[in-house]
Amino acid sequence: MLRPNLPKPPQNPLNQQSFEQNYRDVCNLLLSLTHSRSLPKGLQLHSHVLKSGLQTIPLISHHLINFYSKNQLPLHSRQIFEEASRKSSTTWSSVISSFAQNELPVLAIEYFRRMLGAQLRPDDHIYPSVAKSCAILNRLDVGQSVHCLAVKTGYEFDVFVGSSVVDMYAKCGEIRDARKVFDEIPEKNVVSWSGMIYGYTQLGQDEEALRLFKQAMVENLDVNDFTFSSVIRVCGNSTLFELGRQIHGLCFKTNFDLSSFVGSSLVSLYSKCGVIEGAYRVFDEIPVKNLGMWNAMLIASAQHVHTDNALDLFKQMESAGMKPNFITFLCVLYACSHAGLVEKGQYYFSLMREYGIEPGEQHYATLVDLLGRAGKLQEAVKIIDEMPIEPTESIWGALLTGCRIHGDTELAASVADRVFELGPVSSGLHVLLSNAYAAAQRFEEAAKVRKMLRDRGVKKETGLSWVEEGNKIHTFAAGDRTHMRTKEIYEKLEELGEEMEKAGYVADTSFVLREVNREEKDQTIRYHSERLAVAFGLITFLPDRPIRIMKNLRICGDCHTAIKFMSKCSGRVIIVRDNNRFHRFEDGKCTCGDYW
DNA sequence: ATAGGGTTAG
Repeated sequence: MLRPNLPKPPQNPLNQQSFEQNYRDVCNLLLSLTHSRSLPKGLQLHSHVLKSGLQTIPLISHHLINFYSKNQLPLHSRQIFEEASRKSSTTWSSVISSFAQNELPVLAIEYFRRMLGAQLRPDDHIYPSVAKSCAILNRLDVGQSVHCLAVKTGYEFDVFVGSSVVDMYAKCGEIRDARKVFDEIPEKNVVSWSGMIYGYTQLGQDEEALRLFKQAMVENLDVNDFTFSSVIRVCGNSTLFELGRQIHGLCFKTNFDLSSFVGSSLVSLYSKCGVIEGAYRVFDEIPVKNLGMWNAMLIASAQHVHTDNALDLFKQMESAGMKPNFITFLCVLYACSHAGLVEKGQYYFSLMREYGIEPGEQHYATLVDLLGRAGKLQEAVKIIDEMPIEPTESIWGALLTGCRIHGDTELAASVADRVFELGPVSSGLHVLLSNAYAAAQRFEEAAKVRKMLRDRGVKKETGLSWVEEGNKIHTFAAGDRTHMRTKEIYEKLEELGEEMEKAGYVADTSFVLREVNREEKDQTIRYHSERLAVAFGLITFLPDRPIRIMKNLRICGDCHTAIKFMSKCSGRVIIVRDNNRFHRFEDGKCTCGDYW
């Protein structure tokens, strides 16, 4: 264990009287230094404390423990704790909190056990730190026994203890227990509510999160930036633009829109809903931008293929002295990958190391994707062979996609062989593997892979497109005839189809995967979900409003061409989000430059 | 006299 470098105790402590004189001043000074996190001054004061022998006073040692905790030096806290002659429950509480706050949850729990072993009764101040440590470690078992102990010692209804236990259960995936504890807190406050709402969002229970938020609004309860950032994230994930905008309005009224946390959620909301201008506006208005804020804006510009902006943002970050983290680099690599910038991507990839960040699985996957799409398949293979981590499914998937685009059937098949040696794979990769064998004319293996898929009962995800209209969401599947305005939608497609053909559009049926005859192919492709959604948008929205469509899968090549013609013939702006980026169609062109 | 709970970005 690392020994923190603390000042040595004095040889001759001063007399009793200066103890008393010093005592109050030192206390107040320590408190204010803790508040302002002024480390050098605190270290000076600490050595003064030792010279005058004040460290024997419990209150002083508590203050010192907290001072070092706030300055992220938990091992200094620990040493003061160990050297303290009398250890009250406050002393234990302070040191355990220092561990919990400073990424030493294992030590926090270890000291908690030691404290119980010393026959000390834990008080209400200690439980939150211990519950937090269990949450960080995802140790439901320990968390449950801590909760039990809190009940036994009569603190289960304390709002601090309760809120931290709610958070612990939510983070350990036991949302029902979290809710039970939440419901039983008699005087819930904004932290209890936010914690519960956040818990639901963590587990993807978006509706429940929104319901709780609505209840808080209806009951006129306190909410704050934590609450807002959680619910805005829900809106972003489900692309509920109208609701998100209304909640943005509420943030504005309450001034929480200036918080960086709320700001990053808002940027992500606007971006995910296809309104990139809104994202920039929010970003510009946040006075103090933290790392999350920069990353949110970076990923937004990457998704919308505003590549120059993205790379410029990165430069601005560097000159503002903001240290990029692994997410920042992921965003920048996405930006390069979406624009096919191979050299730039490689440059940023190597820049990571200079910042002391070890590339993770996702960074490698993006790099392999970038190289693969650019046709540099051998370089991609080299990356995979030489990287220090085990290749994941997304990394293999990226390589297979590259092989498919550049028609390297041999490499694809050999990759498939390699992947199968590693054991069972997910359904998404199965499809790629089966296609790889089929393309290499190895039909037996292809059939075998398809059979494996069938045996496991995995179905391909149904392609869906959806459009928001006010507070309503209209969803379409391919060939869908269930929508109320089906007749008008198909008529619009007919009418548009004629214009498109006059403008030079020819359907490319090679994108239909199923084995059907040619005429049928033509029919299927004409009514892909995104086209129905575009037609709905054309007959629903006023001409100057862009039509925004969300899609769960990648757009097929022919629909991409078709929508270009649709934008030209209708004179409308059409924005389509597929599974990982945005396409903005205008006047017969798409922002992706046909690279996606 | 003193200590404690929840967050953003993929």
